[in-house]
Amino acid sequence: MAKQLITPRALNFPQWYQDVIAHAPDLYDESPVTGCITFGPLGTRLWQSIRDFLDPRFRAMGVENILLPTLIPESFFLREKEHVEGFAPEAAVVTHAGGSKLPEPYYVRPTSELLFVDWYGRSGKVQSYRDLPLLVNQWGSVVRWEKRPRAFLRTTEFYWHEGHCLFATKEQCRTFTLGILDLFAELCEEVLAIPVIRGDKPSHEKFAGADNTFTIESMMQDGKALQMGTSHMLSQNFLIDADGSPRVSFLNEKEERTVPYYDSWAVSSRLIGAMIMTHGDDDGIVIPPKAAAVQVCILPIFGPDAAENEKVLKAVRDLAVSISKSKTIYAVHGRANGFEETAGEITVRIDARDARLGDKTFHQIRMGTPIRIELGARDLAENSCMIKSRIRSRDDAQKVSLSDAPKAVEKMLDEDQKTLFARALEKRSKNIAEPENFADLKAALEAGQWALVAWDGTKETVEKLKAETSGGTYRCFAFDGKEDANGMMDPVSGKPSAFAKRIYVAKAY
RNA sequence: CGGGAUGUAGCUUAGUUGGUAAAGCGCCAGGCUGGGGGUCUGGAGACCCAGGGUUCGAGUCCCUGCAUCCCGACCA
Repeated sequence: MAKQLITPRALNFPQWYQDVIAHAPDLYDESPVTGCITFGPLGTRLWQSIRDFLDPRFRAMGVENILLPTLIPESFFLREKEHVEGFAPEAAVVTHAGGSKLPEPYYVRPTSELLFVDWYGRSGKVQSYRDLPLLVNQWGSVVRWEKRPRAFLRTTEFYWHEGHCLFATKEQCRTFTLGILDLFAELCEEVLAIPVIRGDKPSHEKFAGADNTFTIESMMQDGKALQMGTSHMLSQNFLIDADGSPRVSFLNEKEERTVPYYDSWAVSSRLIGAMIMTHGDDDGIVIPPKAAAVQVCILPIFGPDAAENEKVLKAVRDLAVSISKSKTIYAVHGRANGFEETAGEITVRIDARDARLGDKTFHQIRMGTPIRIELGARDLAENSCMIKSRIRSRDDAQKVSLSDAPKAVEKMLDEDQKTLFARALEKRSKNIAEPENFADLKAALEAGQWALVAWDGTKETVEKLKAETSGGTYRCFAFDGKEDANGMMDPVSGKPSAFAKRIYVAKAY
């Protein structure tokens, strides 16, 4: 019985990640396009969970969704020097269409600032201070020809949303941009169970064209950092032509022609990779209950007696209905048939396939389903079922009466969500060093830790750090960081700190 | 884009000094089978990444390309 094994995390983390995603049924497949993956039913639902959390909250903040073209005229792109330098090297360009060469090439959007700005200027959307703020967002995908793709973490085409908003004042812009970052943090911490550090990106790590980039950063299980989301203060960049004339402007209360302030913000399907790298174990992926597409999978145990099996299946369906609080059960015909599902407050799936329990169990483990419930004829005779958690030892199985099951499930989901967050937080807090010299800093990064250090703010130091620690980078100044760096020495250069706060250093994805 | 590795059935792999391919898992049919991937019997399934070349003959040797993975550079 040659089992398909997953390389243990401790042995080789990148290989573990590869194995885990490869063995997760329905998660993804490779595609015929370089660097692109196909999101399977599971991967797609995970992205959908993220959308389902964010979209209504965007709306509650007053943001409207719009949809812009996938293609951007090259001339648009060339207007912004800093922007084009940042994105042109990784842009895909369409030169032919309709059977002939295009008079002007189109860039496949790597990000849509230029189209948003064009849109703002059309039909007199922004003429008065009364027209502001203008809050819009787009759900879609973008293409960036990255040199080194990794499934979910950095794919050539990836799914995201991009919010692009205009404000009358810089202060309003800043407040909103930070508010969005808080929403992203809430998504990560409350739904994905991933603790984040909110902060400012150092200037050399900013978005190409931003005045400030705010970030949320997380620590993966191997100690590497991953940027989970960003919001940018673009200020008046993109809104003023090279010749100084505004592309978008309005009359303020004092009848002065004024250029608004602009921000943009995004999280992407990379978060799926983040979730896997944060919570996965050596058995496969682990999905936090609130992010899971299916919280509970019920596994009927069938025996040789067909009539008995019918009774079991009926009990299983009743249980699914009572747990999910939704009466509709429908068959799922995706990659494999034989599944039924009910969607309510809790999504419950039934694995009614004619397969052995062990197979079904393993299937759910590899999919990271938070809870499994086993129910066979013997349980039915006792009016009970067995409830098992993906993240608890198998000895922790709970035998619960069918009527108590919905409550027990709810409790377990809630506890497991908290446990996953607590584990990740503990991992992070144990692994942030505060080295005072370069040797200790190197040792910390080598050991898979982050370091909180003073920084002299120079480019030379950035390069030295990177070169001598095989890839250490300056991640961010945490918003809640103490202002204790004045007078401290930069451990890399030995020069005094240029900032009031220390900065996080880590190797990153 | 540089360095390294790999590319044989759906998956993981075996293919000896070149002679048109093997196994386990999975899949299908049927038994026995209840709690982390059980077991027995029978069966379907690959022209060996692509394109050239050497050869009477290539999965096996040579060249080129492509893809994937690892390391690095790049990366909102």
